[in-house]
Amino acid sequence: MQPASCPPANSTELLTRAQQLAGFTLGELAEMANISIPANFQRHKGWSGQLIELWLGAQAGSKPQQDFPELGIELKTIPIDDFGKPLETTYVCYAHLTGIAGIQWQQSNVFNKLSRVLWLPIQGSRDIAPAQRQVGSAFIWQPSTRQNQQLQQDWEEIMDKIAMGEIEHLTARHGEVMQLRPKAANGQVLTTAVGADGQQIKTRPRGFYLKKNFTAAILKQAFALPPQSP
DNA sequence: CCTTGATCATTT
DNA sequence: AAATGATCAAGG
Repeated sequence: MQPASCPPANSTELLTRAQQLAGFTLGELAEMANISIPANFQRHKGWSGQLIELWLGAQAGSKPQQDFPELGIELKTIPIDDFGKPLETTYVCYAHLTGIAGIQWQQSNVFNKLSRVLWLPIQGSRDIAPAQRQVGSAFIWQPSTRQNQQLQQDWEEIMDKIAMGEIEHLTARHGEVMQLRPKAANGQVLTTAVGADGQQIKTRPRGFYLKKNFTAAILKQAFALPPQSP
């Protein structure tokens, strides 16, 4: 068993590849891929995601698009506890803070990224060493009508405040299922945004994140037992 | 600096 | 304990 050498041809192949990783530990997958394993993630926060990208044949990179553009599918690993509940929020994409007037939800990066997602749960409790963390069962998700509405509502509220020059009043407390939070290498990084009087200001870069309540519902739905036949 | 991969660490 | 705000690494 070894990492994929090319991108999957279709979504079925992608899902099959992902599901074949179930039950392996990150340490086993790293060893088979000839990659060194960090003792912790303090300085390797994106390690799991990049390891899985390698295994699934994602054309690695930091391009602002889906991981599998031909399939229209985004890959997200998600750390879960012993009860299958998410341990962290889920990063969606970078948030542009200027030139956003007139952008519609259906044309947004968030909508595009979340239109189809391959979720891969991975044990994430800090008392389990990275090498020992087990990969769970992957599944492909598309937002339901209601989930799309929840996302759209949060997105529109947040984007409206950004456009109105209220970025400095926007906190992670805004949004029911999705929030805006800092996203940068450190607090010294600054980008341009719109100020209260429409002038240009400098502020910390931000990104969109899915809150745990939202991803917990996705996981619950995916792993709910189907109705039993009598 | 922008954007990806996220988790860490401090505050509530 | 949970949530918010801050941070680490790498490619472009």
